[in-house]
Order: sequence, then structure tokens, then C-alpha cells
Amino acid sequence: MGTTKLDIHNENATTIATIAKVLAHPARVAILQHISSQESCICNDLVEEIGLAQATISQHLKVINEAGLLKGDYQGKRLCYCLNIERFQEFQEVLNSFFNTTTSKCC
Amino acid sequence: MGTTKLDIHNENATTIATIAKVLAHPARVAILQHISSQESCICNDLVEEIGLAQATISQHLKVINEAGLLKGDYQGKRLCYCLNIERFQEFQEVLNSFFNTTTSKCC
DNA sequence: TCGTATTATTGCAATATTACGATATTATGT
DNA sequence: ACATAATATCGTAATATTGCAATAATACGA
Repeated sequence: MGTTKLDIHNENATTIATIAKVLAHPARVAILQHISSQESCICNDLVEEIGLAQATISQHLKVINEAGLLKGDYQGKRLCYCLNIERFQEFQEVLNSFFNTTTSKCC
Repeated sequence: MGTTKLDIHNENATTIATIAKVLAHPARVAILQHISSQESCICNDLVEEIGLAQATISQHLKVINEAGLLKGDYQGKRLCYCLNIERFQEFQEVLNSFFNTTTSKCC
């Protein structure tokens, strides 16, 4: 008991849920916004900006990265994560497709 | 430890995360899709459709309802939940606003 | 190569979520 | 009011997520 029954749901619903899950934590949303606002992203800045421990930020970044939302590159001594805007737009399209095909014919 | 530090994040990020959280489970996405596809929604149908126990469906419905996504109304003997399309579109707008203001200037 | 600075990983603790059976509640028809 | 059908809530168990300190790994400059 307690395990999410991913297998019983249709692929579309699972895809949408997976995407939404990445955005389902304010720290990750804030990280994405911060990355977006910078020319380059330095984790240490994030620690100050978001107000969580370095280890926690690193974990959230991992989730974001595993979702394909980061393009990693090194800049000088510091690791630079950048937003994978193509993948990000893909997220937007999937969600918009869900919103646009979900209507109300009742009440 | 372990508690989500909601308070430290900006209101915007928290709003987006809260909305995303509702969609972050395939059962809830599937429920929304099913409600959308029907003229009326009966929980018992959902149990068959989604493949989860009645109690579990009821719990997910509660989450969806507390997010303001349902307009409840009774139809005969059976409780009829309908999609609150205005609120649903609000969700879409909030997420789109996030997507549209999050860009990439790096890499 | 060595020291330093930065990021990732590990280990652990606490809270949150998910799921379901059992039970309570509620609405409807008789 | 009573029986029935449908939905909500409670209690419990299991998994998932979040968070951080400590530690490991990595990149860079001297």
C-alpha cells in the first residue's frame, strides 16, 4: 500500500503528472526563475537566493536536471547550469494541450 | 527537518507549486480528464475508470475540490462533480505566465 | 601536484503523500 | 422513518519527498 500506482494510468496522464511534479515545489520553481533571470547560474548564488542548504539546492537541481530542463556547461571555475528552453517549452506545450482538451460540458 | 519550507519562497513560486501539485499525480489528471469527458461525474464510475479504491478516489477528489477545480451539484441520487472551468483556466494562465516569463539568456 | 573553492553524494530524520479496508455520513425512494 | 445506495472520513501502513550535516568528488589556480 501507499505506492503510487503509476502503471494503471494512461501514458498521457502520467506524462502530465511527471511534468507537474517538477514544478510542484516552490524551491524548484524559484530555482528555475532564478536561472532564467541570470546570464549564468551558480549554485552558491542559489543557496543565498532560495535560502536552503547547499545540499538541498543540489538535490532540487538534480530533479530539474533529470527532467531535462538543464543544459550544463562549465564557465571558469564554477559550474553553470542553464535552462534548456526547448525542453521547457515542451513542458508548456504538454500542459497547454492538457488544459485545452479538458473542458466542461456539465453544470 | 523534512518539512517543506514554504514560507521562505516568494508568493509567486508558491502559487505555481501549489497549482502544479494538484496535477502532479496521474490519478488526479485522469480524474480531471474523465470529468471533462462526461456530461456528469459519478464517483463510482471513476472507481472503475481509474482503477483505485473508492476511498482513494474520494481523497483525490478532495484535493481537486480544495484547489477550487470542482463545482459540486447533485443530480438525482448521485453526487455530481463538475469541472470549474473558470478556475481551471486560471490555473492555465498562472502556469503560462510562469512559462512565458521564464526564458534563457545563457548557453 | 597541492590547496582551495564549489558541487555532488551519503546517511539520517521528519513530514507528506498515497492507498485501502472499515466505518460513518448523506441523499433518495418507498 | 427506514432501507438502500453513494460518498466521505478514519485509522493504519507503506512509500516518497524534503531537508541538512558531514563527507566525497571535482575543477581550477598557484
